[in-house]
Amino acid sequence: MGLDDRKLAVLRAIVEDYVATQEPVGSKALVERHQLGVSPATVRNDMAVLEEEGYIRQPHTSAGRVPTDRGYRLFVDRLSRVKPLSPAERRAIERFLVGAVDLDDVVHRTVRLLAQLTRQVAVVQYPSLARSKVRHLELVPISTTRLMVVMIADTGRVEQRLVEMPGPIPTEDVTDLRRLVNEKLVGSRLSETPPLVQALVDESTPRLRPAMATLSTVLLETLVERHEERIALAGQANLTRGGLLDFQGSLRPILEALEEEVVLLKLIGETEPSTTRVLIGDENEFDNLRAASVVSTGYGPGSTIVGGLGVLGPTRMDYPGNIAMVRAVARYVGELLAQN
Amino acid sequence: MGLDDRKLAVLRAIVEDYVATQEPVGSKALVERHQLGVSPATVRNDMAVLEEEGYIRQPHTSAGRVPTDRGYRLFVDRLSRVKPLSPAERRAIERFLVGAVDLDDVVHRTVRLLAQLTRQVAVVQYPSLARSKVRHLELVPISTTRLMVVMIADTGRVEQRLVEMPGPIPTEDVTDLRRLVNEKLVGSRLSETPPLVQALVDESTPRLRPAMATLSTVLLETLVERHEERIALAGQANLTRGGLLDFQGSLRPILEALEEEVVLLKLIGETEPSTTRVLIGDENEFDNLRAASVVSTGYGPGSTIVGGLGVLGPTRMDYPGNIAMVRAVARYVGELLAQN
DNA sequence: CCTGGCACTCGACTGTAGCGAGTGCCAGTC
DNA sequence: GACTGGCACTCGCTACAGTCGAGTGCCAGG
Repeated sequence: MGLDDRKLAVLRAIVEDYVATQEPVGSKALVERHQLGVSPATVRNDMAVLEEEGYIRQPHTSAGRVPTDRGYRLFVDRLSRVKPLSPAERRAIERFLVGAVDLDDVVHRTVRLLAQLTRQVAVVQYPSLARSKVRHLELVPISTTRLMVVMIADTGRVEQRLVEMPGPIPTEDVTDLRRLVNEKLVGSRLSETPPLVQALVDESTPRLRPAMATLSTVLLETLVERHEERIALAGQANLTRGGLLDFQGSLRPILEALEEEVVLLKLIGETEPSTTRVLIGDENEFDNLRAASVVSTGYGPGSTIVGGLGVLGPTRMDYPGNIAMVRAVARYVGELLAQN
Repeated sequence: MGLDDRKLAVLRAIVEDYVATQEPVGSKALVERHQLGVSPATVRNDMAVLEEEGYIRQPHTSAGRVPTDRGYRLFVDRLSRVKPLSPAERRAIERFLVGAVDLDDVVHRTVRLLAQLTRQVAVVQYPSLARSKVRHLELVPISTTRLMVVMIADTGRVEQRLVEMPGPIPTEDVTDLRRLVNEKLVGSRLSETPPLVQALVDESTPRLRPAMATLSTVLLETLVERHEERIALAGQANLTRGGLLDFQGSLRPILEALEEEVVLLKLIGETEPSTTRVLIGDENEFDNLRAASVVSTGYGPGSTIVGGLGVLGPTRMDYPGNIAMVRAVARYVGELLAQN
């Protein structure tokens, strides 16, 4: 598989042209639009090799060539430089963060910004509770037997849940419970709490124990197991860009996938330390998303990562541009979080 | 405009057939499928009248008839009975509410349920803060100059916001502030708070005044003006049902409209006391949604209304069925809220 | 007022033909 | 040995003509 420099240049040119025009690209058009310094016939020979190796394919016998997932992969890995942002884009990113007022606000602005910049579907995961530390736990009596538990995490996330207590709880007990849980849990990572919570129950006075037991169950259940992750989405209308050519005519499977939190989390949540991840076409594990690509990365204050964000679009997308934007946005969001 | 009973029956039959088959319906097919007791020719005459009056139209000269928005309107207002729910649907609604654990949970389950039952896009507005009463306000110190304000409303809604105070605040001050705002505001409707909040500032001791002023600004700003409304959405994949026939081939405008909270709020939020509202085609004010219909209603504990919910789909939708489901779901959600 | 009959319209479908972009291959050239 | 120009070939796309049939409007008669 001798892919010499010119063949790679041809592949790059094919990807770039196809992404730009959305039309299969032929040998003649290629030599006209790129300075390859050879004739169409030569390019055709190169194309034949590229096709044999599975990097491009012909939709029909008499049509031009289109990159395969494998071709995009090679392009992303070896043939493209991350595109520097334009001043306008840079400005847009800077502007979006002024006036962000709390975490919800930051996340919503971020996801809209990302959708607008990349013209793709944008996905932002809220800072993961598992990676957050408890900053404060508040217990608010709602009725004699009901407490509202509010947890504030150091990442700014706030989760609440109603707890039905085994019996009526006097105000002093609430105060005691509040003090105890805060003493024990504040500052610890959510993922490390289970033993701590257990200890809380064990160490409680007999009077508080039943209440503490219920409370601890709910804490573990809600804050560790359930909602846990939360996700914001924007730019779904961008899926209709490019007519019905992308996504082989049906948005259905894509829209379905986007409604599943679990799917989105898998796509953008499982990010290894600070690399930008690119999933092309069927590289991702969901059948519904075989016609889509995902560019994602982690973000967080400083160098830690508390969540993921990214964009989803047709495999025929501007990878260098999108990678640049996803990274830039992640970095800015990280800085913003670090300020709090 | 003499629309005798038979003409109305013909219109009803056209709507029903068209909704079911998605194809223009002709006079012959009509008499075959419905017991109208007259010949196709007669039906044709009736159709001519209906068309003249603007209730139906012909897509092409040689095609059958299709209801117009006006036709659907007449159908909804005078020709249809609300369809009783099937046992399966009833069961689905009942099942969805078991195990709902807090407001977020209720809203999410509701919107998914509604999307699944109606096979349309479902929209649920969180209980409006303007119609909620303050149950508790919590102030949590985040740093020496920062407070997290958490407001819990009687509808279960919890809103929070970070406040940057004018200067460092000692713990005692936080305690005082907390006591003051709670004394003054708990139990009052959010929409009525502005004067109360102002009074709080005026009555503060000089020591607390600057802090209270900042706090009040934020309270008004965040809880009354901004986020205020919140919305959940589900079932967007249902838009692709029925191919590209509905929505004249492009989902674009619809998807765009669905990304605008303001639009959704206008559609389902402005509900008059407990009637079910049906907006057909261009009856709604948004150009993007001229090809869509919306069925919505208010919900709330008992007979009060705290928010709206509804579904959005093609004008060619099963109005009687959707109206029934929207109502049923709203009633169940109301009961659920009343229990808390 | 309803009905059967009839002429008419027009979209959907089919088949044919020509065009042109694009290819693969081959023989010739540097 | 690598590149190139030339050439025959493929095949999707478009235009056009013809047919079919669902559906209509109208009219005369019951």
